[in-house]
Amino acid sequence: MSVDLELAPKTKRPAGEPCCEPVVHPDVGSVRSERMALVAKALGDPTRIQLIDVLRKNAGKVCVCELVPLFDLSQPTVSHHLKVLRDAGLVGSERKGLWAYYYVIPDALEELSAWLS
Amino acid sequence: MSVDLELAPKTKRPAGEPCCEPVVHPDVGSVRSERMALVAKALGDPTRIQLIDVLRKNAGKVCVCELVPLFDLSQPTVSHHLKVLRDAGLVGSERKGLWAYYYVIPDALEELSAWLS
DNA sequence: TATGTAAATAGATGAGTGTCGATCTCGAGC
DNA sequence: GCTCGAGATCGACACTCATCTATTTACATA
Repeated sequence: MSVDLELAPKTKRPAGEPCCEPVVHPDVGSVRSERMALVAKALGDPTRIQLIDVLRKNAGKVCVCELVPLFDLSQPTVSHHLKVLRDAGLVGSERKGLWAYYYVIPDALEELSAWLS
Repeated sequence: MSVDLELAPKTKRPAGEPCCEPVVHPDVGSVRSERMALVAKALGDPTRIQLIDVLRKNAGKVCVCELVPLFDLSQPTVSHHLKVLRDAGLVGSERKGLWAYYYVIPDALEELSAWLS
């Protein structure tokens, strides 16, 4: 096994100039990017965007029984979407007797909005 | 087949009060919610969040050959993520000889940020 | 023209997602 | 206790997605 004795520059730039300025490295694997991606992924469905919309426009807490008929989806499916939003910290829920009420947690939305700007 | 002659109220509220105030309906199936979801979905991956981060921190256009070694991913995979971002209108690209340069399109990010706030 | 290289595309694969019907949970009222 | 109903969970299914290796495309240089 021979060893490369010569450390000759293998850089063979087609043009004389380099392709670009050295880049600023990202915080690879950072907690922040993971968090932003998680929030964005939770918002990456039209139904969930609309759920957030309704919950925001109705300032208080909204009953699930009012949310379900707004969509052309089964009750379990709406329940699933609400769970995704809750797991991402975008909405909160509260049970009162038979009914469950959901509400937006503005901080989480604000967090992503801030990163985008 | 008999018909329900009596329109007696079937509402059997456990408590006397209704579960909640009538909700404001969402613009169901609106173009806007579709668009917001599409953008959010494109951002719903840590690698793509970091790509946006790098492209933003490097004000100009960044060569793909500089982007690839930043991640612990194969070149085709990084290329795929860039394509997803481009298809969503979040970044643009330009070829110069052998190299391809990508840059952020701020308007698209701003659009989602505005919706969130 | 032949060679080397940057980036995109193709194809495969395992994991994840949206949706449904069916079932379970648990509180309310008889 | 028994029944009813709101909402959550389960299990299944088709579809999408992130990733890889292999290949193709397009350009630059010799």
